[in-house]
Amino acid sequence: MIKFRSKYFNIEDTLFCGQLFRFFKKNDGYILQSRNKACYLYYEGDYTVIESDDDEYFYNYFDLERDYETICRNAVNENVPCLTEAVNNACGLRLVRQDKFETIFEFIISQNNNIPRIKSTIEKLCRKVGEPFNFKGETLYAFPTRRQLLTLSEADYKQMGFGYRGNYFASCSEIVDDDYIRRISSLETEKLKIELLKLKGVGNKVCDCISLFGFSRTDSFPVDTWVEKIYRQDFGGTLTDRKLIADYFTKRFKDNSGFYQQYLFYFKRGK
DNA sequence: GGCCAGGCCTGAT
DNA sequence: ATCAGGCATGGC
Repeated sequence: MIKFRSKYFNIEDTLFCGQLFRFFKKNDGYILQSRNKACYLYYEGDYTVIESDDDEYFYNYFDLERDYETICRNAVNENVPCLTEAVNNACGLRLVRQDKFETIFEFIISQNNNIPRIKSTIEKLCRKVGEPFNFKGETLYAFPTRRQLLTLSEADYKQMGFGYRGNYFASCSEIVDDDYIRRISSLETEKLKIELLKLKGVGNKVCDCISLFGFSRTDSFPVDTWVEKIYRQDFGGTLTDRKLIADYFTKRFKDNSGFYQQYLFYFKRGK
């Protein structure tokens, strides 16, 4: 069990900000899954409690070592009204360190899709071939291993409602294994992205999400439809190419890019 | 019922 | 290098 008190950790903001998809409400808290692990989050008075079978994993997962007070202060010091508002809206949002394998596949599902449907598609996949296990009286299903993904064909994915993304899953599961992950993990961000972009179904935006949420490359600024709106409406931007918009933000915000992006995205999309 | 969603791939210039 | 056009499906 992990128990602490911090203004800079809010369960709802961290879960609902759009970076992760596998969680649900249970009693007064939430069960969250990451690959084949799970934890139960809730408040106890002023304290946040995280119960799991692997404290070390979730301590790292929730990025509890990092000083978010400084990040928030730096964001406010940028003197961008929208960013200040976004930070004040959710200063307890934390960028989690998700499982790399899972993140690659989950964000392939995310493209041109909405969050409720992303969640249900992932859940369907896990129930279909993921390993069941018990946690707090619930039967949960792990995110499939590569071997389990390979038991499914493109047609199987489409039958599960993947749409055209079924093709991407079939292709990527041929390539992405533990060795692949290990190999690209050691690359610097630019080279990492070049590798990820070779995967079918991974374009700039999905690549940036994988880099940020899976590989903790916080000098990434994913630009989707919402962020593009923010760029135009709140930053007065005129570029239309999303790749160039991402370049603009990462040059401006550097290693804080990913944090600021999440505050902004969550604020714009609405709680 | 039409528009949109944490976009990407392909083929034509 | 750039840019339409097409793409599966469900939420709202």
